[in-house]
Amino acid sequence: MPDHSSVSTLFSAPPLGNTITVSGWVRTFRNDQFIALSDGSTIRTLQIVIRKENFDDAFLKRINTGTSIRATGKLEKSPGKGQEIELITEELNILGDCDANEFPIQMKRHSLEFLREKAHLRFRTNTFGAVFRIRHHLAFAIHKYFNDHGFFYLHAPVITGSDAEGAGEMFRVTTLDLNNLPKKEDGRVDESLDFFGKSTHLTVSGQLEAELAALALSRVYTFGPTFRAENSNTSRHLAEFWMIEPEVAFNDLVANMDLAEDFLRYCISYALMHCKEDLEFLQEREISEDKMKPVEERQPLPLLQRLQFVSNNTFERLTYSEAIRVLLDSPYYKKKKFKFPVEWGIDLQSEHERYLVEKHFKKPVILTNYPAAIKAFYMRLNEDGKTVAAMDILVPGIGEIIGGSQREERYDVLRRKCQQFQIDEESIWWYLETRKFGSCVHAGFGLGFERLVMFVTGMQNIRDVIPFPRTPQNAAF
RNA sequence: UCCCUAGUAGCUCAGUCGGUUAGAGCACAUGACUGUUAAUCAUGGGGUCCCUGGUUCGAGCCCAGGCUGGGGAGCCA
Repeated sequence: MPDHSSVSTLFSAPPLGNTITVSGWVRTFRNDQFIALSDGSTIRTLQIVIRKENFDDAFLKRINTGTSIRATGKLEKSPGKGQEIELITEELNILGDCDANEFPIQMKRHSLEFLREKAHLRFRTNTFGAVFRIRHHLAFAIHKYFNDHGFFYLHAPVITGSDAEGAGEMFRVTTLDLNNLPKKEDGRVDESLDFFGKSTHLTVSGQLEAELAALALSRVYTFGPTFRAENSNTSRHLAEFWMIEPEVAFNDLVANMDLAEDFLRYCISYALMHCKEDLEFLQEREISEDKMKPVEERQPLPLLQRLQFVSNNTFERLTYSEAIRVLLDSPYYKKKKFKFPVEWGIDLQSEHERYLVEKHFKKPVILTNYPAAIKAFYMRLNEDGKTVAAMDILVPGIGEIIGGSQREERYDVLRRKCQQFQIDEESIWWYLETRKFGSCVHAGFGLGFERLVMFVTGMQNIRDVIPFPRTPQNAAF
């Protein structure tokens, strides 16, 4: 058991009059008398009151922003205005000095770009403390939701031998000496000498493996790291991110949408219930940031209201074909405000998705039944022969947060799709076999965890919702 | 990868038409004050104006190339 109390427990049930010990880091030291102490357990700081005559000047000078200290004393009701309780110090120890001339985190507003370069220290700010506490609660909510709904947590492999997943460029995994590669007679690298005896990569999706398990355990989900070697330089992409992929036997597209919507709304209401103080802080932060932006770039609703709106309202559902019709009928289209053309068969551009979500429906939208040609080979072909049973969930500010589909369970149709997409059947023989032996209707989707954290925290850059972001040309820390 | 944009003190930023010694707030140091809320007040130290080259009597400012950050697009989650 720790020999000190966490700040969050002191606030939730203050043991007034008791002698307690707290440990943490100094946020500010005011008036040579008041320390605002943070231990990260909550966004709140505990006020530590010291009598300066009990300490010499040299000791007091060591109490700076960032210094780690331990204090023991009586917890009392505070006579001052800004806080309800405070600790009247009887004993104060400095655990770790912090040179104020060198410590880059100050008790003032820093830019997120600056803090990104100090990722090892940015946890010590209010903003990142709040973001990472919320990130934890969302991860926990995801496991809780699936556990409560009869799902089994499946650990899909991180190293994969299949290269047919078609979800983007992959990172190669090898133990071969890159400066001295073994070559075959034809001059190509002899992969049979590599660790696994074949070429291997980091996973870009656990979906195919999740399908295999779902066709026995019925309801499974994965939640793990995912890697894409795309040269994507945007505020919404990472080379390493975390993805949640539920897969459910006997679910069709409608059941899949019902699950995805219920799940998303649950996660958001869980955050509202368990992260209120952190969300309120981020909301205030967003409001003050918005004041410096032009009106049209500001958030239409404060953060908490946005989240409440999503958790309380059903999502708009419409087919791809209906969405094209909405776009063609829109004043934006008629005024030629779209840069890209709109016609049936195109892949919707960001500007089209944003129009539907932010201008037209003003709520999360589920688009279904996309043209087969612009979606993955494993999505179930509809009766019309032109579209597949796909669904994308789009949310304001982020765009696509979930992509999923009913899977093609018909052996012959799936083999035909493999041919059309030029996928070597041999490389996914195990996937095809599940369609041969007791195949059934099933469906699933993928949720980008960081995009969910972005939506809930209101953070605008995905690099600020993962502790140490990996992006092209950057794997610092 | 493409388009746009920015880089001035530890941080956030101002710097007029190309002109003498480059400024402010915060932070830091010294002192005053002592129930403060990013404490306050006074004084002080602190600069490779991103780099390289060019134009000019003279460049933080203009031009060319590069580096780094940010925004947007594509790819997607």
